[in-house]
Amino acid sequence: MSQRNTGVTVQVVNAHACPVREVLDRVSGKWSVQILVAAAHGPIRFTELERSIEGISRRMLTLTLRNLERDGLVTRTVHPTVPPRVDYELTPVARELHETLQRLTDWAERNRVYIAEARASYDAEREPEPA
Amino acid sequence: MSQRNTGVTVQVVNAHACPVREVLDRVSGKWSVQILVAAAHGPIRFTELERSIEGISRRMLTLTLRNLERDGLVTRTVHPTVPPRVDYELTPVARELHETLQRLTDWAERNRVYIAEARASYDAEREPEPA
DNA sequence: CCGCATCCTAGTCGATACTG
DNA sequence: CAGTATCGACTAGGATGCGG
Repeated sequence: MSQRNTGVTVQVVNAHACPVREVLDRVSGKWSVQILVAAAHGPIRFTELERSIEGISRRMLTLTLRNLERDGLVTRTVHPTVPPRVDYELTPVARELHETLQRLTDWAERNRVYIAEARASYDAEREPEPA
Repeated sequence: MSQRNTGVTVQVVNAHACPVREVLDRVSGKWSVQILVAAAHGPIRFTELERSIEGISRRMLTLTLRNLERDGLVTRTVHPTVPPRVDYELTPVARELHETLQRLTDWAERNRVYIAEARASYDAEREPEPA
């Protein structure tokens, strides 16, 4: 696993509608993944999400939920009661996604120390005198 | 798989240094993943990367490569020849990441139609008259 | 060939205040 | 409770030009 590329037959990864970009667009955004994680254990209310995800604003929670709903990753159920109650729940497709995201998280856990050290040594070499 | 959250014991997913965010910060950015994919088959030169990834600017290629290098995901090898030649290669840690990213891509492929349809019907319900 | 510096725009996100 | 509306800060990223 280290054979050289020829330099002539380098494959174009972004041909027209790259699936890599598609998935990232779905998952990108500061809060999408955390919402998916928080909702993974069953239906959850708006305010519960707001409390679960530290630092999120009402605005961003709403916006991100709308996008996830639009992509068919969460369902929104309004209960016509007073006070109002809205439940959000992952769709089966989103549950699949959550599984693979779990693997990504595992990777992060396994290698967080390695990465932190890599950063530290990289920075150390370039900025010996900070002040 | 659908038991209700209690509303009292909702777990906080963003405790202090959420690993979810850590991995996303590493992978986010418009070009990181595509670079990792393009470099997955072995050492690759700067210009080869530039040609492989359609639409990327010199600036972003350089910046993103620097960040990946900083995080210990790619190595940068300068050959002191003329004209200069610089090879980039994935580290073992990045190869692991690439495998899990592959699963994400697979998910995107499997569900791209579902998502496209979800979007279409969502938009159709909210904007019956575009003009 | 490889890369950095500069300028500038467009999108993203947070704070705040107001509604059904 | 569950949003919406408005503003303003910040930043990622594109364009361009120079340099080793």
